[in-house]
Amino acid sequence: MGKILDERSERVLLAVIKSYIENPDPVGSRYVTKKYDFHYSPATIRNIMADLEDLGFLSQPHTSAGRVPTDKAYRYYVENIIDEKKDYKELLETLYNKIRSGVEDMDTLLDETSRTLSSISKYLGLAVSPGPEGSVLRKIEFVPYKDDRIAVVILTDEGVIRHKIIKNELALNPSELSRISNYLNKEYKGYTIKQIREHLAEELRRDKAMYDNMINRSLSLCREALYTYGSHVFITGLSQMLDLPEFSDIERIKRISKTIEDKRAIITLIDRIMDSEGVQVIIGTENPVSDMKELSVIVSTYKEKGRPSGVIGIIGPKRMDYSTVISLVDSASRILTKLFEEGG
Amino acid sequence: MGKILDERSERVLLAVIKSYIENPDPVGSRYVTKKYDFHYSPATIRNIMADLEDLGFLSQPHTSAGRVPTDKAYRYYVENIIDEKKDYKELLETLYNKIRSGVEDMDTLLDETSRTLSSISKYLGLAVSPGPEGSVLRKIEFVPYKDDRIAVVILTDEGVIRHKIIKNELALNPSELSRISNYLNKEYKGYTIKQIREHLAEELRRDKAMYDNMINRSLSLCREALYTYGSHVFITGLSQMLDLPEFSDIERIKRISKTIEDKRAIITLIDRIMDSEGVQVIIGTENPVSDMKELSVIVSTYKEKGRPSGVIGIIGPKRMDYSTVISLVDSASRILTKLFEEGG
DNA sequence: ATTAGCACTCTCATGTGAGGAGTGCTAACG
DNA sequence: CGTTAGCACTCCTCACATGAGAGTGCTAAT
Repeated sequence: MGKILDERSERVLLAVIKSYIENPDPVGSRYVTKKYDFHYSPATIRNIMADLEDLGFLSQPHTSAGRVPTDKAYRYYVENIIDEKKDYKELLETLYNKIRSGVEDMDTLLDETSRTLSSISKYLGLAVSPGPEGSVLRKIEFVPYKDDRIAVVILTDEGVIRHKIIKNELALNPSELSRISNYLNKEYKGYTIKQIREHLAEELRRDKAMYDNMINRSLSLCREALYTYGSHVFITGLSQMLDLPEFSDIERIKRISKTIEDKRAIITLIDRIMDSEGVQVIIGTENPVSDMKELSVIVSTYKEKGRPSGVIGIIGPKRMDYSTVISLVDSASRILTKLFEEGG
Repeated sequence: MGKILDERSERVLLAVIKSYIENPDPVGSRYVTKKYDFHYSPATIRNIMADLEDLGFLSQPHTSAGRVPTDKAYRYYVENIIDEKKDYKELLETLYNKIRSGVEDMDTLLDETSRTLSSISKYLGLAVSPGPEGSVLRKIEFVPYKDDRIAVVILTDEGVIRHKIIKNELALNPSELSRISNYLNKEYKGYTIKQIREHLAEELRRDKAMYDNMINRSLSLCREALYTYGSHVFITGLSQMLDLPEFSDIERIKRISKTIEDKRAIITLIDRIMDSEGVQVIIGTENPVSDMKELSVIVSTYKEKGRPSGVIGIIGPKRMDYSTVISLVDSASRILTKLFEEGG
């Protein structure tokens, strides 16, 4: 959407949006003139607002109420008006130190990040760990557990640790397991989980004949180990966000808590985003997830070795402080990316 | 609280409670006579209800409304009236199969259990993994990770797997790490995490002098590895529970979502419970956690080797179907316990 | 001891009307 | 011609009143 509004209309639109973000009441013409110091009369502003309504930027809850920004208005705002980049020095420090000192694994770190984002923004913090495409295997270990069980531990370059218990159906003994570990590490280190899965599928199809040799055992064990590997989703801060006045509607709260519980919807949403660079803004009805059409989502990928691996972001009401939130998410993703550069 | 009510009063109390559980409207005398087929007139019932109110079992929202059961009434109900034990065959099967086939680790299993409890009861499902006192070390492994990092993997008899990344400050090489793993496994297998922690603290205090021998390295590494070991709490099903009419109050919803987010409060609550046998019922104000005073909590410990290790349960409104929920929680905890018996 | 009768209380839904905020339109103004 | 004052109009909100209904407590009769 280009910058199709003239200077004056844009200023009015901006005033309405800012006012509405500050306080979710429909904005009247008189209020705009006073609060934002226009040298026009309310009548003039009314004309402009009527035009903006015709263009689809504003709407009225009812005839004699003020105006409210539409999704289109927020979109315009985000694309054409926002400029100021706030810098989150303290955030940077907090997160940065947390990790450098604590030496946590990826999931803990992401949970922490989500909480930080939430507590600063007062909205929902979101963090998604790298999925199979974004996770590069560093090490896989098979540890004998109970009699017929094996614990598999998977370590990735990104710092994700995953574990799983699988059955020891072939009754492999510890030294065999250790040999398998070695073999797989040598063979697959440096490949993404997805690549490995695909390669495994192919190998296993080809070598079906020689069922019980060591390589084949390794491969099928590995396949089972990687089978459930997927993104983890961290969403935090619901109780805090409920303090906002727009969440005095119970049906809305229900929809939101449903959204939070349905991690799969989030993951499919995130998958669409992984291709694009930088901070992404999804406003209201732009969101394919139906229960999120009254929310806005600000996300950004964080990178490992220049390749986007996971996503962090903020979920809040459409009426959110976009400029702050956008730079917040941007800062946070840069911090994570930077951490990987030096920590890797 | 003994059975201090006469037969007739008890029947009336039961009627009020049942009616209120079905439908959260104050219960009137006329309604009781009709619905529950008493051969007394409303006036008589009124007298009885007035007595019950004097005794603290019922209360009136306002003068000319019907009566509502108090916490004391629910308590009496739970202790003296409930008898029917429902059997959750299907639940048993579902959970049972899930585990036997899937071979999951404890945390996954508990999350699953919590979800199952929630989806059957329509309330919140709760599950808490064994804490340091209830977890018996089966195996601890140190896996070299990145240059200066070690991944620690802890396996317990209960099926809990935990991992953690720690710094390799002493620059131990792989074979040293493996020696340390072996040493610790030999030394500490079969002890609870708590016991090990205590023993470590003592050992390290005593051997402070000989700082850099192998044993001491092992011990301090181990201490760091076990430092963060704690219970995990799984609470699920909020959006579902919000459908109940009593949660049309937003302040209440906020309190509940705060409760869910504050895992520590839950853990301290659970700690108090671990000592007791069987299903425990905490009704409303009996709960020390202030944000849970309008809820009831039904919990039971599950056991491993006859020793209670963790807790599962259901959190719901005080007006809950106690008899169903109690037997549900009871069944579930038996299933888990049974699984450990054979699976261990 | 139980019950019918009755006055009383309180809530809740409904309706009404004043007040207010904001609009759109028109006509006048610079 | 853009801008503005004026004004009628719309619609929401809130306070208040009102009546129906549900349920009570009390008393007197059974």
